[in-house]
Amino acid sequence: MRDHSPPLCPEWESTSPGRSARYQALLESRRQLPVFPHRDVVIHTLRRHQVLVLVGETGSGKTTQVPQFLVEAGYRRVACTQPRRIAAVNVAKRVAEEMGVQLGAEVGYTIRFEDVSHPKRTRLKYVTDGMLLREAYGDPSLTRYDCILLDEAHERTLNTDVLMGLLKSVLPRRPELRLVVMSATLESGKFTDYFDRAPLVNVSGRMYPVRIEYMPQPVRDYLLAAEEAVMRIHRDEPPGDILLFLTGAEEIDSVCDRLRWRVRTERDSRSAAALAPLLALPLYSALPPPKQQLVFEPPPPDGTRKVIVATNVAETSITIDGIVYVVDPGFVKSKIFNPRSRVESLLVSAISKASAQQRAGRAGRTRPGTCYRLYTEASFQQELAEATHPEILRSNLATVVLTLKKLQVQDLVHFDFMDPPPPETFMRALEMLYYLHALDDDGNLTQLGSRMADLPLDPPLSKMLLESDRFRCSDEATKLAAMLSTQIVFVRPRNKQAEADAAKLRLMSEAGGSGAGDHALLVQVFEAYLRHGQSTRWCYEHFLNDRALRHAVHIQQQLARTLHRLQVPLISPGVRAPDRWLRLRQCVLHGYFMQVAFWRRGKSYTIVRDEQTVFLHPSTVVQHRPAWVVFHEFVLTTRNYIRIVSEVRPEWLLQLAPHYFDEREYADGASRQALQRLGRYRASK
DNA sequence: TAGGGTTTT
Repeated sequence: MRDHSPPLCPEWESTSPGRSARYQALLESRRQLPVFPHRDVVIHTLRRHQVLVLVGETGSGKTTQVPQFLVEAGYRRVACTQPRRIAAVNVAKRVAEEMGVQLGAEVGYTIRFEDVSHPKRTRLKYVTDGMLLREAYGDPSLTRYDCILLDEAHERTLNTDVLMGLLKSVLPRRPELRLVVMSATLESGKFTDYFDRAPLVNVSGRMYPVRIEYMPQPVRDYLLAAEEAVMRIHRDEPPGDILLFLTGAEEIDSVCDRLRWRVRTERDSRSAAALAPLLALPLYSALPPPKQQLVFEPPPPDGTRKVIVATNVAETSITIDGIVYVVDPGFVKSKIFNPRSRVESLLVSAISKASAQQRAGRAGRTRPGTCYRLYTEASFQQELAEATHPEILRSNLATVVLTLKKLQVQDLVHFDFMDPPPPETFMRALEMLYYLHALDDDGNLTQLGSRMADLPLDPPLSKMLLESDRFRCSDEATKLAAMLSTQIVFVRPRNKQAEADAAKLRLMSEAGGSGAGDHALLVQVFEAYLRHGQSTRWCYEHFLNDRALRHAVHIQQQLARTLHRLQVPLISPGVRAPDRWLRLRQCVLHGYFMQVAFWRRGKSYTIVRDEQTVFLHPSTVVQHRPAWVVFHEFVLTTRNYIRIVSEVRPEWLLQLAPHYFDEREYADGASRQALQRLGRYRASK
C-alpha cells in the first residue's frame, strides 16, 4: 500500500540538524507500534470531523503517537491531558526525544508547581487535566489550543468529566477546534454517543496473553484466600513475580507479615525444605519512597520470588515489569458521597469488570501470565458493574460547582455531564456555597466566591484562608491549609505504635499542650519541619511522612503567593503570642462552622447539622472532652469518627456564623435544644 | 481507639 501520509515533521526535517542514529532508531520503533498504521485515518478524519474517539488498549502507543501525528499534520497548539502528573512528565520526555527536540521548547509539559513549556514555541504540551481546567479560568474557550486530546478518558476522573462537559460546550463556539478523546476499550459507545456519534478509531493493544482462572466457589474470607493463593503459586508454579491487590495499608502490612511467617515456618520444617524464599513487599502511596523503590529491584539471585502486595496504585499509577501472576480478590476501597448526610467516606466494595481487566493486564507486560480471580466466573459476569462508577457521581460537588461558576457556566442544571450527578448532590453543594457566602441568594458567584475559586483548596479551606487576616493569623492559616491538603503526615508503624504516639505527644507539648487542638498541632509540625531544615532524618526520628511534608511546603508557598496576589496580608500574632492557637481555632471555625459537634451525655458527640452520633478519632490529641468542637472530616470505619478536631467556644458559633446557628432553622431535637441552651447562656451574660 | 488513588495559573 502506498503511503499518502504527510512527511514526518515537515518543518524540522530540513531545519533540525540532529537527525541522529538515536532518532532513526526511535523512529523505527515508533513505526512498529499498533497505532502507527492509523496515522492517516486519524489525520483525515479530523479534517472532516471536530471530534474523534480513539480506543486503544495498553501498549498501543496512543499516548505518545497520536499527539505527534497531529503536530505533523500541522496543528500548532496541541494539548494532551493526563490524569496523573507523573505520566504527563514521563510522556513529554519520551515524545521530545522521539521528535528529536528539546524538552520545554517544541514539546513540553505543565503540571502544578512545574511548567516546562514555552508560551510561543511549544506546539505539543502534556498537561494534567486539573491544570487545563485551571487554564480555562482565564480563557473559558481554551483559545490557546487548536487541538485538545483527553487521554485515559475511561478513568472518568472528576477533572476529566468536567473538562469533557466544558469542551462539549466550547465546540460549537469554536468550529476550528479539534478534540480527540482517547480511552481503553470499554464503553467506547458511550463516548461516541456523548459527542453526537463522533467517528471511532479502534487500535489493538500489544500485550502478552493472560490466562484467567476463577474460583469454583465463592470465598468466605478474601484475605485468607489471597494468602492461600500466593502460597500455592509459590509452591507449584514456575518462577515469576506475583502481584496481589488488597484495599489498604493495614491489610497489606498484615498480609505481608503473615506470608513471611508462613514461608519461614514451612522452610524451617523438614517437609518443605524445597520451598524457595519469598520476598513480600508492600506497596501503597503513603509508603516512603525508598520502600516503594524496593518493588522495582530484582530479588536475590538464589531463586527468591517477589510478591508485591499493593493497593490500587499498582492498577494505573505504578507499573512494575516482570509480573507473571496477578491475584485479584476483587475489592477496592473507594470514595462514596452520601448527599443526605453530606458525608464523603471510604468504603470497601467490589471492583468493576474494567478494573478486573486492568488488573489482569498487569500479568502480561513482559511475557504471558496468569490472573487468579478469587471469585467465581458467575459473579464476574453477573455481579460486577461494567465500569467503575465515575468519580463525579461519588463526590461532594462544592468544588465542581465553584469551578463551573468561575468558568461562567450559568445553568448548572442543564450543563451536559456525561453522567449527570443526582440533583440532591447539586443542592447540597449549592447549599454549602451559599452558607459560605460564595454564592448569593440568586445562586450567582459573589466576589468572595470568585476569590475562593482562585485558591486550589476545598471551599471551606478557601473561605478560612481568604478571611484569616481578620483573625490576624493568615500565616498560620496557610500552613494549616497546606497540611490539610496533603496526605496524613503522621506515620504509625505496626511494631512501633507506642513510640510513634509518644513522638506525636512531644510535638504537641511544644505547641503548648493538647488543648491547642489537632489543627494547631499540624501548624506546629509544619513549623518544626522547617526549623529542622526539612530534614528527612528528623522526619524519620519523629515518625513523620517526609514526602507529605515536602508537598505541604510546596503548597504553602503557592498559597502564600496566591494570597499576596489577592491582597490578603500574611500576618501572625507571633509564635509566642498566648492567643495564637485561639485565633487559629476561630479562623478554622469561620470556614468549618458546618462541621461542628457538641458533647452529649454518655460518651459521644453529636454533629449539629444532622444529629449524627460520632466519636473522636483515636488519633486526636484532644483529651479534655470540650463541650463544642470543630472537625475537619468525618470518617466512617469501624465507627463514625470525626478526625482532626479542636475545641471551639460556644459563643463563637453565634458570632461567626449566626446565619447557620439560628435555632429556628432546626427541627425539634438535640441540636435545637443545644442551640437554645447556647442562646440562653448568651442572653444571661 | 486508626488513613484507597488522583489532582489544582
